[in-house]
Amino acid sequence: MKKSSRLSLALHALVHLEAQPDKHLTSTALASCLLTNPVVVRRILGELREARLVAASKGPSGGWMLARPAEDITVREVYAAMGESLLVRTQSEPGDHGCAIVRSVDAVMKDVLADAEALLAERLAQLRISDLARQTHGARIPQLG
Amino acid sequence: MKKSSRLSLALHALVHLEAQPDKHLTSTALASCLLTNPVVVRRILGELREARLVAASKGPSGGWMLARPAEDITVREVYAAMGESLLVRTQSEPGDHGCAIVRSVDAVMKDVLADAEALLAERLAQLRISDLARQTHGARIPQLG
DNA sequence: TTTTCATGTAACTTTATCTGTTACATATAG
DNA sequence: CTATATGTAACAGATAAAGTTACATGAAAA
Repeated sequence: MKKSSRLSLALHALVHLEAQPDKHLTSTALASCLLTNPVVVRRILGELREARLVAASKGPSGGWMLARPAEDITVREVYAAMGESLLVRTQSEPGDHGCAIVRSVDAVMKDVLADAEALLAERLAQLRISDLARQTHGARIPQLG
Repeated sequence: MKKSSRLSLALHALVHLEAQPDKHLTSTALASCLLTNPVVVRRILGELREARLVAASKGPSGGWMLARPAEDITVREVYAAMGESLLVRTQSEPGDHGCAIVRSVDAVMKDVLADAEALLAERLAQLRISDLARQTHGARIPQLG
């Protein structure tokens, strides 16, 4: 894991959950699929849980499940739930704003990036977890131990 | 300075250069405008110099100038010159690609982000340094010492 | 030609952010 | 009760960006 691949991890986890709709998958099991740590899985799926995209249950035979059918979960929702921007923030520090040029550059770029993000969101709204899962068909989906 | 605000710094510097078309501005003078370090200015403007957007001259009365009129420099060119992506890379590590799900998620997201980036670039091509400068009119442009 | 002042870079330090890890509280099925 | 899962806090390590220092190089100006 290197870059900010949180969104990628989240999508990956969701597709794994989709692949086994009736099972609860534990953070540990998912972590071994995602080649990361159970705590990292909990952190990421925790955000998705707050957005009601997945549900967690504790105790023996507990774990994670999709809270809704994969057809009803768009990548846009996942993206929003992560509270992450796919667009780099170009804003300067608050302290720099004494300069009028900084303010106008920031303002213009903020507008442009807001537009771009809206377009991107629109595009992501067309993509569903089930689409990602379908994309994997033909390729083998590794079963969990 | 905190975030990856290199593009913001570059645009800010270019607008300062536009504001004083006949003067050479030194890295030190620009650094005090941008509230950063002369070396950082040289690093950033150095990339713009390679893209022929600005020119540098050494020695006394040397410094930086726009290589072309501000009307002929688009933000897209600046963006390209910085070799920076405004879009976050969602790709996983090469090692993770043993899993078919990772590969398909990455592939789909790569396509979506490439489309989004193309749209963004198109939009940035409409924006010129002179537009950013005009945006600052009415607000005072601080003169350099 | 010599001095002065600017860029051009390399190398290192500092800082911010993200991930990995450990530890433990909490809850729940059996 | 006990085993096993999530939920979090707290801290360590890795990475990348920015800040800093130092100095070589080159060009204008005296």
